[in-house]
Amino acid sequence: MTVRARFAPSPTGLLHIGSARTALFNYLFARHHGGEFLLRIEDTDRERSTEAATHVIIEGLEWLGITPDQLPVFQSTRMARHAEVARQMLASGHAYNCYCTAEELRQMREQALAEGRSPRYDGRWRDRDPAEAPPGVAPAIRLRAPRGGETVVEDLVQATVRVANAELDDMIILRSDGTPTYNHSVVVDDHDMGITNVIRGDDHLTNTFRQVQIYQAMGWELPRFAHIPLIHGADGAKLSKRHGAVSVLEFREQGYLPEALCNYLLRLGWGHGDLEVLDRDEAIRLFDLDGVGRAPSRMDYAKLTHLNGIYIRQADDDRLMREVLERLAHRTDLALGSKAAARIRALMPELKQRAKTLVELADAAAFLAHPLPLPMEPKAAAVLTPEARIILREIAGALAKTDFTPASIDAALRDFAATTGRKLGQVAQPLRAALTGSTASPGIDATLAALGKEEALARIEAVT
RNA sequence: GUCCCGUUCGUCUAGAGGCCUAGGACACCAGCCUUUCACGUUGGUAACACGGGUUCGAAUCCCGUACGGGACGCCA
Repeated sequence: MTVRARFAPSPTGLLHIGSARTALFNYLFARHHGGEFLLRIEDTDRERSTEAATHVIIEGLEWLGITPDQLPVFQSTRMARHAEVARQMLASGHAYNCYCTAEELRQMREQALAEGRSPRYDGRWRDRDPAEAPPGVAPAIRLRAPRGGETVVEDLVQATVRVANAELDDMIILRSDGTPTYNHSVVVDDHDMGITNVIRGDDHLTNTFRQVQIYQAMGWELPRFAHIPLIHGADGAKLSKRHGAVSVLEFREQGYLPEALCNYLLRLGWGHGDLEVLDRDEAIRLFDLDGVGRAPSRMDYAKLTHLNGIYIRQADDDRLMREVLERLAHRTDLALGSKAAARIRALMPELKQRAKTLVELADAAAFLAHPLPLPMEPKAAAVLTPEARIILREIAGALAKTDFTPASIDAALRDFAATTGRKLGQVAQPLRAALTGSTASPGIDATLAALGKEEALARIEAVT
């Protein structure tokens, strides 16, 4: 049978990093098995669902390169079907009408908790004569769940998980206003969409027992389930804002490359020997559920950042150029003309060796676009001693005679250092300060060459 | 409270009874490279939660304990 997996987020705000990993695993699983990957937006809660949130999800997935094979299914469009199935279950005796009020249920829960019991519906309408129904009260439809025995889930990650049916109550599948509940619509949709593998967060594991009961009541074939552990923050608690970025689009803003984020997310909770860095094709080739761990893992921003550095170094210069220009565009202190752009482009092969995020890359490139006078970092200003300025004037003369290729610059600098009896560092650091306003930059010959003779000499002139 | 799940270096993981004096990666520390900063490279610190079994032999199997997480809505 052809594999069909799906990612089914509810559009209630942002695309969480944990959800993104769930989506990635579903995508990789489907691709690995030559199957299909679908997207279903679970927007049945009209109070919380917004169109903007749906866009955030789609945009986030697109950025990560996790693209569904079909147009997304909106769960809200399928509510009539969900109700239809609920009524079928009513007709077949697998469900019944419950006339309890919200207040009645609240009391039931409180009393159970007070008595140290599990807060469950007591089944008071399960076998009651519908003729006793209070007038004017619209009933909710409840699943007539099996009372004895147990429900078993053969989970591809968690192995066999079982629970006594006595632990489960008769859950509502259709609300009194005729709308379906989550567990019900998920089952109906997964069945109707022909989903073969349900891969989702661990937090759904206990829902699965109830969902299995619906499959059984309808006589539908069960999909294979796989519950992957959640991602936690560095302190082991549920990942939230206070741990740092959690929204996928936030990572984009902070200068992470989608392939780095995917690589990191893949290795979080999944392993394949000693492999750390693997691209999309390799991930598809190697990914399977048996490599997924069972314990929750903690988000480690340092490791993500390290991976990001690797991907930035590998990235295409023109692509990085676009990213940097975009990030520098809002800076009013820069003069981002074609000359500046050309300088950045020229130095990009050097710059990208040193940046771990696109934000760092843009910052490191900014000096190339800065009009004179250059702002000086305190450390750089300290380098420009009176003696250093004298050296700079002499070097400027030597440099002016070269054709300004990195090789000729390097030769001129070395020659100057040798003939004046100085170390290269004594020559390079004042130059770096004058040229960049900083004490850290790419190699001085490449920096000079990228700046061009005219600009470079002007910058030296400006400080001497 | 009840039910379900989990537990290998600080973190992510390798490990399917002997290959483990437990391997890799990030982070950290020290050295090398070097015109700065990175990169790279060499080395180092650092873990099988605890207690019982089973076995000739257990990180690996079983049972408890502790700790952690998840779920218990007419939310999804």
